[in-house]
Amino acid sequence: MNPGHENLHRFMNKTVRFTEADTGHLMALAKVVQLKKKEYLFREGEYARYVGYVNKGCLRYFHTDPKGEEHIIYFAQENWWIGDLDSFYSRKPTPYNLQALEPCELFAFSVETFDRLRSEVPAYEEFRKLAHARATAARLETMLSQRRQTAEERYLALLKKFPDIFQRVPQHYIASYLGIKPQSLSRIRKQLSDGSR
Amino acid sequence: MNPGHENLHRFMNKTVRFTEADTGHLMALAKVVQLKKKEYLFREGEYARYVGYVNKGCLRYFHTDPKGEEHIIYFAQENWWIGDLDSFYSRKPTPYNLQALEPCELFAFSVETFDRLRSEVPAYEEFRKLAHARATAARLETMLSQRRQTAEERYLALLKKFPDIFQRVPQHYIASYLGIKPQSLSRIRKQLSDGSR
DNA sequence: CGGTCTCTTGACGGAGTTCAAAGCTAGTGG
DNA sequence: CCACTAGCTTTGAACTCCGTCAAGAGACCG
Repeated sequence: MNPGHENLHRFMNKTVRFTEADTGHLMALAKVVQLKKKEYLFREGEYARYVGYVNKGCLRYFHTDPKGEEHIIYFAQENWWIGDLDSFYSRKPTPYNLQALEPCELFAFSVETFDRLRSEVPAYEEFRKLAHARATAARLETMLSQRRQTAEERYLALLKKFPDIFQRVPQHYIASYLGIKPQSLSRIRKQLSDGSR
Repeated sequence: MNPGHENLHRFMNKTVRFTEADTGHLMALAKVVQLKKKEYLFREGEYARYVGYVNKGCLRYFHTDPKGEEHIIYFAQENWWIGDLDSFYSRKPTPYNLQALEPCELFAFSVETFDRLRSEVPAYEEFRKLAHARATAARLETMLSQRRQTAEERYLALLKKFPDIFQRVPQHYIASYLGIKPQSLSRIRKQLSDGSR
């Protein structure tokens, strides 16, 4: 297997029993997509025609509100599954944007290939079920952390969980992800560095 | 069909093509659960053994944070599906509580019956896929509304979307759902009634 | 090298919290 | 059926966190 396939295989195997043949099937149906920096897999108003696995690179998933403010929901890195399932399955326009922050390589799947996978690779259906449940749980967890933690606590938690994000992503995007303004993040960082000195 | 079955049938048919026989299958596997006011379907730390459809009554789904504060994530009413899928499928303890606010009647399903449904009622698998996608989208929507709207805007939106909730649920629970303290909700209400007079 | 995008810093303001107390309501048991 | 209590709601005052407006410094790219 080439390195990309191997990553995917290892990743799938963490959740369900997945044979190399299963991974072969999956990759046979995948469309390999290269995104340049700042390119979009989809933008709000479009149909999210693909769901994808991130083999290389880093992206942001975000929404633009009526006042024109961007809200970053998550950063996707290697070994993440990305997309808007609601738009994908229901074939309705997505309100979200998925943009590359670096050159990216994705393995993309259309609804049609997804449905073929269901019959051809039963383990995949099982994976999907578990992955969806986990995704919903993760989204809930994020929502709750916004309620009960201060911005500083959320910043420190992010620093702990994804330390590499800070090397890959400009600071004002981090602020947007944390749900605060860039100025506030700057102040929080200053206060933390003052305090530790 | 009895009235409960008919509600369920109508509800399923809104999302996917669902025959009366399908509904029959579903109900044959359901366990009818009655909850008294203040009783729990599950509490944090337990395994969420059931997923359920609310036939009658009203419940709250909430989390208790390390500081002992309760955060209500949603109120479930008639025709809602409820449960913690992550705990349910992955058989790990749930961090959430599901409590009846009134006497309730649920149609409950265990993981085992769920897996039987998959082979016996293909339309159900399709429903589940779509329902999960919508649930995730709804959770995201809630999270974003917390970021970009003030508490007053969220209050007014709730009033518009679920006017009956205010008759069924004490005000401090509404506050918890909105992500604010009861005092703040009281003040918001006062200001709105002063302004409109 | 110039322009745009990003980060920092300061002063002020507003939304919501905290602490505290008092009034109200509904459920319970005698 | 009334009295009592526990829980719910309201109100006030002080405070905190973060947003807004504004300006300047630094970094990156063509």
